[in-house]
Amino acid sequence: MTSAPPEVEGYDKYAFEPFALTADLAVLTVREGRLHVLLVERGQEPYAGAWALPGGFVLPEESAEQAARRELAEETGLSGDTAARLHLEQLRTYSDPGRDPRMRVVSVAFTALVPDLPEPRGGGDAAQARWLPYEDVRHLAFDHDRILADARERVGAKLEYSCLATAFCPAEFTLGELRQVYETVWGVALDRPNFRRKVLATPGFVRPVEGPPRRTGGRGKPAALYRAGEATALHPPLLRPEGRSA
Amino acid sequence: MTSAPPEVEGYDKYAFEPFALTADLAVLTVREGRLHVLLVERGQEPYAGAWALPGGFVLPEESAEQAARRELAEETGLSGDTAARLHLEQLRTYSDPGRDPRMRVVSVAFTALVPDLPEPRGGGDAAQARWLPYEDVRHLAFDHDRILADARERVGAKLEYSCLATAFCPAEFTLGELRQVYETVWGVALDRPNFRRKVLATPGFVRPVEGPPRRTGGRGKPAALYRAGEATALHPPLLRPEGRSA
DNA sequence: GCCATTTATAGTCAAGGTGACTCTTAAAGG
DNA sequence: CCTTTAAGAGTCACCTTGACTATAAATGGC
Repeated sequence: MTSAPPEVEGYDKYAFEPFALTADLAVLTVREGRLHVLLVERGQEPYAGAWALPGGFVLPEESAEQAARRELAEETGLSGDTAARLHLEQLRTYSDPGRDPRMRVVSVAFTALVPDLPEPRGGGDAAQARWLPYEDVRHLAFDHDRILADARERVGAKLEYSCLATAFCPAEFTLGELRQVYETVWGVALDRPNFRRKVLATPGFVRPVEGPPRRTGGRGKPAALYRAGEATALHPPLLRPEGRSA
Repeated sequence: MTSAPPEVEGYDKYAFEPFALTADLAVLTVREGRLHVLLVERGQEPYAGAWALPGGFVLPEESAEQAARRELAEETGLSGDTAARLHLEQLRTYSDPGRDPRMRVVSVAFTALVPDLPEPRGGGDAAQARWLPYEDVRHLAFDHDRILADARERVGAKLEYSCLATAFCPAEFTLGELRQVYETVWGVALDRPNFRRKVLATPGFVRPVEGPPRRTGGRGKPAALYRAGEATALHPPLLRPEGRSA
């Protein structure tokens, strides 16, 4: 129906049980071949002492995405400029009544993919912030377990048909590092030569770095360096071996 | 940051400028080879007289999805049971400050794909409801132009890697009707034999109807009837000819 | 210093999917 | 009765893909 409830129709904004809006973030990274999530320890009730996704209330003059960027910068110690440029994607909105015991809180969840960053300083308040391995994460506050699971599934699916994987890598990376992103998120081993062939055959996925400055330091033969290309979509997609999609 | 604004921290829910939450629906169908959208004419300010997506306020004890189903049933005259079973997908949340001149309204948008339904009766109030061709729709109320464009893009992308196209078809349909869904949404012509081969080669996409009851009434040779299968994902995907993805 | 190990990169080959196309069948319409 | 329209069967060349082999260039252990 198009009509507003009587309270709103009459513009009495305050007579109605109010909603609060939060922005929560599933910030993912790949560290030592494992998927990690940025979590904060709650300093106050409800769920004091529990781990939770970083996030907070959307202020009256902000959009949910602006709030997410602001919270992300505050939590991770990223410069506001870095946070402003970050790839941030709206995941889903969680609106079940009762998901927050205090009042009706609706959360717009975002996903961010970042390269391996230094350990975050805790946020402004008492809460500490840490990277934790995805597999070890359990019993987050509120419905954040569900949000995190949704984020992981979405990211896994997006790797198939977008160039998003480069967001997990630093500015310059090797194809081996890029491949490890896929292997970590999907939890499968990929054939090295085939992966290479596929990535290089997709125009705009990666761009070779000028001159042959190669990265050494690992075990084997030094690898050529690449930067993320200008493409965002992957046609045709890079499908998971026995994959499923959402 | 994890701490709530002071007003909420102290549990004074009413001291804060309140948010209102709405659920809006982009209900799409294919009619006479064209994509159509279900729209309502607004009966009251703001945007009185303008066309808008159906939708309305989320009630205190509802989730956004429950509100969307309720609104859909009210608007289209569908039975509540039909609406409850309908494929409803959360699209995105729109939270820009100022998107509603009355107050801070955050909208959770949903997409619904339905078969060609009878013309809807108007909703409970004075507003009329109608199917309008997607191409003719312009200048919707609020930011609904943007929501509708996002919905179309999402649906186009989802047809590639999901079995969603059957949602546009009645319970029993021909492969020609299914193909027309793709052609209409993507705006391209598909090769008939190739489309047929691809759909039938995907396990669980469609199931033939028992016995050879064939549909006549159109021009050419009668076609076999199918029902939607149990599969939801399409592996490998059915890619648009020169497609792009989101 | 030598060798096993590890990783990058080049290349091969067969199977399967895809796009373009042809042909036949079965209805409707004038 | 003949044209038109669409369903459905089938063909064929090309390209992608997965599986696999081979070589190059680094590290680490001995």
